[in-house]
Amino acid sequence: MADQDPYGAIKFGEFRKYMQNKESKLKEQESILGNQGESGIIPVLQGLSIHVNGYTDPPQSELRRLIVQYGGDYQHYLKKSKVTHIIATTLTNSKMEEFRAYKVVTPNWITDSIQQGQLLPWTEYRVIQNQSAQRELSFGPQLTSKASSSPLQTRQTTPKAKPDPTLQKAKSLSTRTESTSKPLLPLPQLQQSISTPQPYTDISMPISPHYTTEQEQNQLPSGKELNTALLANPWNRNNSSTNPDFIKKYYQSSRLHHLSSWKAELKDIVRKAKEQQQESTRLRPISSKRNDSHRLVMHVDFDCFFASVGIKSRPELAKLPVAVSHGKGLSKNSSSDIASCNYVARSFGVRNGMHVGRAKELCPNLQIIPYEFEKYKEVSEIFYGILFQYADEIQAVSVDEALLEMGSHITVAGRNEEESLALMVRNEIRKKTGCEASIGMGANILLARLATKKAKPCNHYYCDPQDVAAFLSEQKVEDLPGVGYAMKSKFQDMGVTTVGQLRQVAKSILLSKFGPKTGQTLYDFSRGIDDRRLITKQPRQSVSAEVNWGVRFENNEQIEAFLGSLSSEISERLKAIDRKGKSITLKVLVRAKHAGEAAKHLGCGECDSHSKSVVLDFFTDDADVIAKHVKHALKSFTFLAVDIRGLSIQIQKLNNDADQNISVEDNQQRRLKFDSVHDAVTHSNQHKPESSKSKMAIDYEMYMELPQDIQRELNEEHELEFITNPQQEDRPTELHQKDQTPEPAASNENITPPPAVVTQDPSQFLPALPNWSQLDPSALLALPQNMQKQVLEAYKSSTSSKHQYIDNTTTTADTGSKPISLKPSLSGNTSANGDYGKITKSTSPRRSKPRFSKKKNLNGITLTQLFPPSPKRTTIQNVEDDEGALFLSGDGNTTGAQLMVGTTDRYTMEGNGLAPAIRDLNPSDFTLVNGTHPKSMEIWPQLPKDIQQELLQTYYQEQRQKRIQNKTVTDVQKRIPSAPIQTEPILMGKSNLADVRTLLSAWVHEFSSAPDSKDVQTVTNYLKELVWCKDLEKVQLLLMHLDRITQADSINKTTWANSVQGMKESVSHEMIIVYGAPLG
DNA sequence: ATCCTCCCCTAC
DNA sequence: TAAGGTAGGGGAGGAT
Ligand SMILES: Nc1ccn([C@H]2C[C@H](O)[C@@H](COP(=O)(O)OP(=O)(O)OP(=O)(O)O)O2)c(=O)n1
Ligand SMILES: [Mg+2]
Repeated sequence: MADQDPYGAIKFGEFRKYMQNKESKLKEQESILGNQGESGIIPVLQGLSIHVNGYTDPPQSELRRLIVQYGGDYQHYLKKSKVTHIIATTLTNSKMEEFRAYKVVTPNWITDSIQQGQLLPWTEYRVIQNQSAQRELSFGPQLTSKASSSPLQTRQTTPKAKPDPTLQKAKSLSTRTESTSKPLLPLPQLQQSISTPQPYTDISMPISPHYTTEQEQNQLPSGKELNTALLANPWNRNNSSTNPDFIKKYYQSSRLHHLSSWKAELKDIVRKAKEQQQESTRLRPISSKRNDSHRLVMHVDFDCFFASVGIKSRPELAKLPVAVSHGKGLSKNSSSDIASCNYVARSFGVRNGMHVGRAKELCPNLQIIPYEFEKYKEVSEIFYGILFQYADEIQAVSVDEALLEMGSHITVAGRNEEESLALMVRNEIRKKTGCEASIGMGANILLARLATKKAKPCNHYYCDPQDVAAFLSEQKVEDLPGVGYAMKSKFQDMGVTTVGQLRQVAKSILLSKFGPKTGQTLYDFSRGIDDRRLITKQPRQSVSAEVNWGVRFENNEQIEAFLGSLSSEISERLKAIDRKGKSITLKVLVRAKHAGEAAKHLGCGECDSHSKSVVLDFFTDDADVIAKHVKHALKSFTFLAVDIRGLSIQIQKLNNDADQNISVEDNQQRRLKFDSVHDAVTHSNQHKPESSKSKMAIDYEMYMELPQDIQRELNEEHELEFITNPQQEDRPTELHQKDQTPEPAASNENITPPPAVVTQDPSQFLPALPNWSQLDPSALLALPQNMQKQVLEAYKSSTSSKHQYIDNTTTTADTGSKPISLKPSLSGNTSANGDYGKITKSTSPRRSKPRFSKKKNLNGITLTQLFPPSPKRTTIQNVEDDEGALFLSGDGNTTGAQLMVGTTDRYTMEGNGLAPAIRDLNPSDFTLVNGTHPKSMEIWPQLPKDIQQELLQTYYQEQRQKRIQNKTVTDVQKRIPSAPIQTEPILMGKSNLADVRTLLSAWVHEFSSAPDSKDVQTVTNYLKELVWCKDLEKVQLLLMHLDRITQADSINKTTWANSVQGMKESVSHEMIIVYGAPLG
């Protein structure tokens, strides 16, 4: 259209399509639900558009049913422009912030209205901040007093990952944001009208009634104004991304960058040392494999590392409060970060990561000392030198911190050997570095880390296995490693403060609230269980470079230039470690709509994060290649240049040595087959001096479809210019529909196409291809079919079939630049997070949605009408296929089968009251699905979407099962000849620890009154097998697990204790047979 | 179920 | 002024 923002247009179109698809899909489900309702109801909710957030008392699914039934519009997603009301039971601060502009009401508003047959005033049901959120308001003062009274607990405010309490307070009290509480720039509406159109001016806001009465949100800050003002200051300009030397200078001064690169180096050193050591000890049997009974993990960590090193050369400061920072704190409101402060300063409430200004408020006498990066590195080298002498294994955690396996140092238990060992290490560190380190020890990483916290400062602590329970119970949840700000908030919502309380939370709740892995980890941690080994040799999986400070652009050229520099930077980093990658990701931080100038000087402030990745067909470390792809990725976004606050590039899917070989071979093979083409291309360019590559415009999608060696050739021989087919970028005519995310109008600040926009003309592409005559037919034939087609089409397009070519790119582009990248903007997620004022927000855009069991997805649709079921299987067979068929043990005992029927029914009915009979509608029962791709079925196009989906899933599931079956069959076949290889014992098809645990939990839960003796026998046999396989650790862990889960309240403790005891005795007996010693 | 992408989170 | 980087675990939701 008239504007020059085709990129915006395409994005817009996709956005709409995406949401529309989504909506129609979900709406189908609704009409189903709605039709189920009786007639004669009063549509009290007519005209309302309601979104349900989080956990509600009548559960989400029930509310949804009611809303639809009573004429309301249920919104699965929080779509700003549409939603009129949000249902929620509680509101934490972050949600409060996010929902600022909506009517947030309790579920009772719905139920009461329905009951009374009329819509009641929503204001009566307004959700106000909950208690826990209120409490947080007083966090600041508390922090101060608490910290001063108990220095050992200082970790309770972990350095980073905490929002500035004061900031948080301001937000929740007055719904003011960073911008409004610190208005740097006056923003008269006058200027807005003069300046370019405001794409972010919010059209949706007025539609949704305000949560509060204030007007502020109508005057959103303008990115351009903010930026212009900031960059008008030459000081700022010189220190921002507009300066070409910026990146280098920035990284030189960034403590976090130093920290990260040091860590990478250390991990590398440790890895290499280990490799060498393994080399030299190859002949010796490796004994220290997995003997957890004597495991001793030591966690060593310098006290206030940067500060200690700095104080060493400034002894006069030792007794004063000291902090390391760039800012000298001259200006009284310095937003400079404190990297590290000594314990004197901490007694005032000062913390690592805090801004100097705030710290000075707490401690006016705070002494600021500068960074001395070289010194930190020197001390660190000495430190690791010491560790290498003691440790069986080392995991580098940081410059000043490491985890060690020290089991070999302990000969006899109970002789305090741990303490003297720690003392020895600490003394040596003190002597050789002049700094204090603290040490924590325990039987696993978790306990060691917790012990360090308890030990600090300047001490050590051994968490004796006997004391674990008591020691753990008193810990605060946020002291658990991995629990940071976000999880702490979640716990706060749940009313969980201590690890002891956490232990009382049912595992099912943890799993559903935190996900399978995290839930299990939390469950284990609260019991002192931590199976993780030290990570000592894991190779690097990604390399990235990011800058989220000082990023202020005026136009697109600056962005592209900056991405160029960043690409070079990352290319150098890749080369330095001699690795290449094939996945490139661009991440862009964009100023949140309502955010003004960042709290931190030149910081990114509150941002939305957007990323886009591309997977290449080849490995690369080439700066130009990387730059081209990230620049292209950038164009798939539509941000204003002035709103960009951070940029980063990540390279993933790195080659390891094996890959490199494979890929080289792979390439060579292909190259051989493609020799003639290759030669032709290279040859034709040989006349030209290397330096002046010919320019070539090429459609990006087209390029991506080319074989990898051709891509490489093109990159090496030409200066590529990616273009995009303008036809596919056309702005949809529905543009003016107002409920869409506002699009940037054309303006200088827009990410506009590259200066040289080349219209789609295949002839422009042709010069890159060899002449027809040079194309070796055998080479062409050697290519996979789809590539053949592409090559041929590339040639064809020069003459007749331009059409085809365009069509082709259009479709690939459609799927290639998916609307996924838009999610952040449409979810409208915006909230503060992280530490003192930084932040890329993160109110999770993904609310917990109803999780449908597979069967539930059928939602009452009568599949039978479409497909008469094949001869029905027996119930038991049917059930056998189910995941839940835990204890249908090999001998086919009936108790197991009974149990399973029950379980399945419940599973099926979960939450939606579907009749058990629906089990029989499991699509896998329909022969039509068997082996046939659903899409190849004639009836396919006529099926409702969710049925299609269902069939697809079933199909893929079947395929997978076949694959697995084939595999096991062949595996077995292979294995049989090679006789006596011990296979891993399996319990109901599961072998890994977590799975078996889950099985056991399900078992115990299912038979809470008493176990079936056959099941006990099955489990016992399994444990015995483990004993034979020398997997004693697993035996131990599983028995502990059984101990734990049979002590739950819902369990009949007597019968179960007996059974478990019996199992233990059997295992012990087996131990004596196998090893001559009983269970420890 | 498993894989992939786009996040979020955590730690130093 | 100020230098809010980064690797890796993991979850949600979609595609296959
Ligand atoms: N937000 C943070 C946290 C840490 N660091 C740097 C400075 C620290 O000295 C070093 C080590 O981090 P620690 O978490 O170990 O903190 P300290 O060593 O300073 O204190 P302590 O370990 O005694 O709690 O990392 C930083 O720059 N910024
Ligand atoms: Mg430390």
